[in-house]
Amino acid sequence: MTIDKNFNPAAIEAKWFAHWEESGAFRPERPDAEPYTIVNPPPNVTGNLHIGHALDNTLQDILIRHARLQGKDALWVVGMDHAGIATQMVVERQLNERQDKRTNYTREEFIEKVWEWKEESGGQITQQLRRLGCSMDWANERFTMDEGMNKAVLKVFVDMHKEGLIYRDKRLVNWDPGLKTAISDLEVETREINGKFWHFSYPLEDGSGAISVATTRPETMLADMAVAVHPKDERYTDMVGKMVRLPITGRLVPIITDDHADPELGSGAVKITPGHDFNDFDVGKRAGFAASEMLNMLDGEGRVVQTSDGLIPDEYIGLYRFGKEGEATNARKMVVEAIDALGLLENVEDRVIQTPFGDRSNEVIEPWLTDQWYVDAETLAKPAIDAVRGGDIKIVPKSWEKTYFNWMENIQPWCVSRQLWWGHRIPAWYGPEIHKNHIMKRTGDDEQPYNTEMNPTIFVAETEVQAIELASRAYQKKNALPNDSKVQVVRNQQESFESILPAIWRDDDVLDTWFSSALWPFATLGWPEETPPWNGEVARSDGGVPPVDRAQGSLRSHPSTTSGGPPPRSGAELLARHYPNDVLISGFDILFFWDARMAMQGLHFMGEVPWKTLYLHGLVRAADGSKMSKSKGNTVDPLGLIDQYGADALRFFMAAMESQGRDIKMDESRVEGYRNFATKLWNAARFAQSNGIGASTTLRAPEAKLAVNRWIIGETQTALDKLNAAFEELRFDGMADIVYHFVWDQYCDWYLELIKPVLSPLPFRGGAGGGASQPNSDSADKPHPNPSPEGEGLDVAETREVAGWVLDQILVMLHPFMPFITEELWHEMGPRSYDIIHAKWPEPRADVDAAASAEIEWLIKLVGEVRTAKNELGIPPGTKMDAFVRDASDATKARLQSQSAALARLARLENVSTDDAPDGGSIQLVVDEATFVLPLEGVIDLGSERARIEKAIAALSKELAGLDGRLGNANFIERAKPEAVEKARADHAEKAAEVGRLQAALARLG
RNA sequence: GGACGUAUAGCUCAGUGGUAGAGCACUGCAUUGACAUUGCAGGGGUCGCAAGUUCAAACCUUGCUACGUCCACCA
Repeated sequence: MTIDKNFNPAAIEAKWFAHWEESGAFRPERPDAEPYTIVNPPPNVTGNLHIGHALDNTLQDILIRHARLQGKDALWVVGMDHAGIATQMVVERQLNERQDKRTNYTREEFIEKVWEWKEESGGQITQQLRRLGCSMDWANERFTMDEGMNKAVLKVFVDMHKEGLIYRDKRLVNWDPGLKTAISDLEVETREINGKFWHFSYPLEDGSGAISVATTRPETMLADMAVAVHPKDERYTDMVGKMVRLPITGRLVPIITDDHADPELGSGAVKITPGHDFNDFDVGKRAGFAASEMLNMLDGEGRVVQTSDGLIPDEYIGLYRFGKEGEATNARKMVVEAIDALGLLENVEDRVIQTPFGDRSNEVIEPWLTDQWYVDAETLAKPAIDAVRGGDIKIVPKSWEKTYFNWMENIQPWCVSRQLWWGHRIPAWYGPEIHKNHIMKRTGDDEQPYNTEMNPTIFVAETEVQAIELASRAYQKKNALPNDSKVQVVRNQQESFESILPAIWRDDDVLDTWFSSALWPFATLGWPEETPPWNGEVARSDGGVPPVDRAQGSLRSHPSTTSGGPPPRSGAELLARHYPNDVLISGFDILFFWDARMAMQGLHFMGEVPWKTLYLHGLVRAADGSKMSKSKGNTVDPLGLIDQYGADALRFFMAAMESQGRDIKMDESRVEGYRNFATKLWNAARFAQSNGIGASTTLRAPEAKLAVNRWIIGETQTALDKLNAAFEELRFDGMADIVYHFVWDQYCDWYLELIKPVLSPLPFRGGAGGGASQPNSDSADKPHPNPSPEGEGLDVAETREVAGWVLDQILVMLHPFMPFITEELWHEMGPRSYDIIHAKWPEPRADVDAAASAEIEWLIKLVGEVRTAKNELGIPPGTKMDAFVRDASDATKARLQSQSAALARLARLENVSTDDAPDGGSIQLVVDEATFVLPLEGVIDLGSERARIEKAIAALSKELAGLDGRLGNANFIERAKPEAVEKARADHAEKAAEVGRLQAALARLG
């Protein structure tokens, strides 16, 4: 097999992903290996892959593939989120397009439509994640509304209700009039808008004057229940306790004192509308109003409704709060006009107002008094705070800890009920509160059905049958019903009306989507059941990892991969092995929404943290630094980038740019650069292949004799050590940087160049130089036969072995970042009995050979000096020159001997002689102790060479001056670390000597 | 009002006490044996400002400025 001349990412991506997935490669069974687990943040079923997913999932795949290569039992849980509001909106929008609407259907019918939509067009993102190369456990894909998740959700709700951690309460919620549901604090986004500040004059009832109040929400005055002033505000001392006659409604309300009133603001008096303002609600409670007494003047869509005291004039009923498109008038406008007409409008100021918006609907949030379900987050937060404080959860980067603590320590009750149809329906049933005589009476007559609004009794249970049992027991106990009365399943009031037992009916609301995703780290692993997976299928029945050849003690011998075959995957075992998860990768934007809630629920139900490390990454921003958004039209489609540059390039970009604690600015030229990097690797492999280099057979570094081979083995070990350290610290940018430079600079630019003279000692074109003659080959792709004499045969064999071994290490090290090209080249380089996805992470166990390193570094320096000098003197790079060396040590002489072929090839130094250089113009190069003299034979201007050397002397002198300054400072000598002083002295001596040699060279030039 | 982050080459970013690096861009040179999605060489930065600590500061401390983000009930 020959590697194609051109690297075509698209072809290999499709091929390898299909192969991996079909062969079950993403979930090798390694029951004896150390588990490693990541759960993927379930993307919305409505979602498409955006650039943020590309970052998030690339980072996870790097860790998972790395763990897999390390032989761990790596599990990456994947699934989708039902995304309550978003999904319901999508399906409703589709209905609207057909002049249809949700309310034309029953709840069951509508939900059926959502499921249909989900099956047909939902979850496109799962295909898109595959294009990115994500090695998730696709065979066990989950859904936050699948059967298993539903069981988990029900148990959690019921248990927490029993413990008092979930309760129902009537209070102000953030109500979204667009979506007509309550939402949580986190889903509210405060924005600044240009508004007004209206100053009203409220007349006192006794006619003794008026009190001035100011508001940004004039329409809410229809439900005002008080006017508050600060207790210490002496301006109003006399008025406190008096009554105000409100304009328009004529309602009589008291002037009260409350610390909330700010004497500095407006007149210092503030109108109090407990039913439509969070502050006023608290003031109202302090003033003694019960929640049930607080006046409500709006319906769920933000239209005026009559308050319970019936004081709002009819013409206001039905108007929107502050107008909707197409509305001629609205409550705000009418209220202001009416007050103005009464002469009670004092003035109107322009003012920037902090206004709450629903993050999905973009509607202004209305604080609204309703019954909702709440989670006692404060109680749950405590263990989650301790877990981070005590180090059971490590947050990376650490700077986010403070934000986490700040939020958790001030956490508010979490409103989890949503007035939607799509979601986990709340497992609560209601029954009317009734008494014995009431029942007796009802059993006989045919009165109206129960008033369900009246004090319902709540029964929380996992199933309706259980709820009925609870209800039955409760009523029997409370009402002393005869013990022989039968428990009947009653589904509606009419039915119960005919029975002795009361009807119960289920709560209409569903749970916040985040309620179920908070259980993701353990509910996806089988909790609360201990049986096989929910979907009833045995995980990946089509077989596991192909058998691997363990015979050779080589890369193939993967300790943790045994035979293929269907893996046992019991819930209990899964949970025990994979909980806690190892790391969670998440954007900081969902730290509160998701991460914190997983921490709380995991600790509560599992008694252990959900993950040991929480890694938070930033946002991917547009090239100009702005946030990407569909509405701005500045999004970058990751699939487009994959089409253009390949998935490997995009992934490498994400890794390279992921620096802890920082956002990523999109920079397409860097994606292109990493595509070029992939091409470079591709061509290096082609070169290797065409020179008879193939797959290695050993995990350990091969034995080598040649300095260049000993050097690259040491470099491989060094690069690997650095890479391992970067993985340890989750430094993705560091990982990418290390691999990139090792491959390109060390392996390609130097090593492959340096072994060319060994592998094919060709004569220079048209040159008279030695070397075995090699007939011009017509194909670069053919392996060159080794034409060398006997002794060189061993060198060639060794070099091929080392070059192939290093290339294999590169492919494995690079695989987590660039899975596709590495898998392709892995197989192209030779027959393999297993895929690179299951290879073993490098363990060269090689020592760095100091002597070999020194020799190659010397060689690199000398070659560099020659090239630079030629460049600066305008000598064509291909010009062959002879060299005469002065003051060379024996070691240098030996190196000149052993590296003569490399010097000839890379520096075009034909002969290096230790004889005295002939008189005349020459290039003078100082490398370490030796000076190399390259006669120019009048080719160039002596003045140029003189100038070049003077420039070098000047640069060195500047450094010397700095060192002189330090060494001349007594404080430095006395107080600096001895190593620093020693190093300064050594540097000084070395540079001084080099200046001396350059000056001598200059002198020789005459 | 709190909290956090960022400020380093033209651009995008690394660099956590010993006189600054990468990628892209730029300049010059190179074109039959891996690669122009290339090679070789080069130019380019008083590390936001100020003060302090230190023998020594891009790096530690404090203050300031600019930009960004999150949290918070200012009607």
